[in-house]
Amino acid sequence: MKAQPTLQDVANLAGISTATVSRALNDPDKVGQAARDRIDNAITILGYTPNFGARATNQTNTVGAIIPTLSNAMFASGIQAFQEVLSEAGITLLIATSGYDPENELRQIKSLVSQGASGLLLIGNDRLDETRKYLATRRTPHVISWCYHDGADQMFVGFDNYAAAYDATQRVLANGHKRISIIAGDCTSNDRARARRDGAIAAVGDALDAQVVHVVQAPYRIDAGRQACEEILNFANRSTALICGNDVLAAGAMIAARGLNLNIPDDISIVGFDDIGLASVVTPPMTTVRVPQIEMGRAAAALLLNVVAGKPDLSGVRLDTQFIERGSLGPAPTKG
Amino acid sequence: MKAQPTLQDVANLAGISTATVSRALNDPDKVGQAARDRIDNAITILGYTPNFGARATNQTNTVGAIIPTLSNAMFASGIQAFQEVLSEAGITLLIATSGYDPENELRQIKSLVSQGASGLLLIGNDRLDETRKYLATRRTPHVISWCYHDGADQMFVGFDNYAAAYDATQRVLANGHKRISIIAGDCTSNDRARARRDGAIAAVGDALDAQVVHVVQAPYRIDAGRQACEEILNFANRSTALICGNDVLAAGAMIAARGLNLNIPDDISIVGFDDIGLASVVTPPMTTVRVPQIEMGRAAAALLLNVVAGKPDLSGVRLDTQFIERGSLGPAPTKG
DNA sequence: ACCGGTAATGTAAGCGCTTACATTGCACAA
DNA sequence: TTGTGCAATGTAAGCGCTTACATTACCGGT
Repeated sequence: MKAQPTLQDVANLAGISTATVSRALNDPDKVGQAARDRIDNAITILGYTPNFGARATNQTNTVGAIIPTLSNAMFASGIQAFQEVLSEAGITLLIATSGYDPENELRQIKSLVSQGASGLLLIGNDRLDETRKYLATRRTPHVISWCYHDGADQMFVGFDNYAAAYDATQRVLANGHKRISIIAGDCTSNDRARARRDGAIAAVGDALDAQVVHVVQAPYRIDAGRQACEEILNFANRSTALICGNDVLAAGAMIAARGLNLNIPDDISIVGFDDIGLASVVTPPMTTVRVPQIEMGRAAAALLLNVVAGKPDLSGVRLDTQFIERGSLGPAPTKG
Repeated sequence: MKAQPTLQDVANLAGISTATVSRALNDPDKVGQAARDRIDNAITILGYTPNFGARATNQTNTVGAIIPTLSNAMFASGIQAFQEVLSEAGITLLIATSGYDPENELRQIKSLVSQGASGLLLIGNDRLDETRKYLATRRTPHVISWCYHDGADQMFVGFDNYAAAYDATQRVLANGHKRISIIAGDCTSNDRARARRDGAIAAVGDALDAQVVHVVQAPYRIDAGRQACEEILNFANRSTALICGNDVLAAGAMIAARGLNLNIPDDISIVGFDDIGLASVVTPPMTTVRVPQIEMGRAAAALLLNVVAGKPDLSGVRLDTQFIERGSLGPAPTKG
């Protein structure tokens, strides 16, 4: 297998020095028309593409994003927006997934840095001390998203999961629900899941006459949500409302409820989180919390671009979530 | 801003030559214990991470994937599987999106190659001649997925969209439907969408007594599917079955049908494609074609790994789709 | 005819890393 | 004691690219 064509090959073919070829690529104005033509020609003949790794200056035009998973729509449009902004700025996005595993996250971070990422998008704030230290000693620019904390030394572009869950739960309480259960996401190494769960619990706790009946954790999969819901609903003196860690879980819960011949929302109300496409399509449409994914992705990109460019903007961005009330939330059933 | 630490820095701190440090990193057995300790120490102090771009040998441990979009679940689990296999083999995945635009695809390909990708995963077979030529002259290993063609000079790991759509349509016909409409995806630069549409049309054509009433195209978005469906259903002598280019479109169609007070499947049957998570959650559950995403991702990774390793395996892999019959497909309504 | 200026190009050093080859030092057999 | 062999380390060239610093050639002005 012949090696990839190099700058040298192009220069040889064009009968010109490598310096001129390099200039033709990076700053065409500095090169005469004749040379430029010969070079362009040589490039297409050879199918040459510069090898950025080899560039002397260490400016890489690349940033990385490490997200927990590609598998559900949770991050999709945010990342999409992130990448669009970067793309307009001419920089390439490298994506890796951690599978919600902090060890793996660190590995992926190193991998992307090795690959030349000069900035990083990270999700959430749960990570190894080692990771923090690594990021700090290298001074790797990074922004943390999908969550928000004040006055930290980190840059956040996100929203307050706790507050959003608290608020959503209050809306549920306002519908007269007294017995509420929670299907949280897997809270291990996941500050967002934890914050959502805790926000919901706190809201119920702050209400005088309501109680949290069950709190279970389940990975973000439909079948897991379904199973969790079945467990919860199999008790006498059933909960009348379910707060779920995300829409996927809630969708599973809806299936389970239907399987038990419960009407949503007459017998049981179900609330999700994220407002992914699915939420508005199920029957009844799902009440959920809309996360400003696209804005978040854009803002994160803008911020990261700045930081990488050496304009440290430590402000961070806090975005609002929005409670979306749809058919899956209704008044608490009157004692029947 | 201090520059990133280099191998040289580590060597200096450890009081050792760069060669030994490099060896310690790549082949620890070749280095004595004492030296190794000093090096490890220096590395953590400095937060050093190798810069792979600079490696002399051009072996990059990186492959790229260019997919149309991250925004819907269509590619999510396939890519996830793809990346998991790569990850086990110690190689990093770079992802970029093309937005279904061939020009952009070429740009992204070049970008990833520049970034050091030594192999590529591409979706579908519609692309610029220029892109083909580029790939060919560079001999860039690439596998094409989400579709399948025989006897080509390309490596495919995918399934036959045409056949799958043909088959699904036959199932619909078997339910007695005579007037069938099609909501295809946007077929511009999208051979998969085209194949699905054409497969459906052909199946209806091959049936003696059935006809295709409408064929419309819509981008893969719920609202677009909804709107397309509304258009189609507003005609007298309505279609009794809708074949949709994917599940997202079908979900939109279901909303539209409900909006017109039509019962699914009593008044109208709706069939999707892809079997994304959403399909089993809607009401009624959606009949669709399951695409072997995970298998496909895995197989593509395995194949690509081989090819990159210089074992050209030109066989390709053809996977089967599966028709998943659920509640959204029913017998054609008797003339009412 | 001569000069200075400028645009186009070339030369070569250097970026961070790997690796073939050379060197060192030490344990062991004789 | 001497030599051998091998493990550990160092030296330096080279990977594909950029760029500071020459060098060249040609322009118009005098």
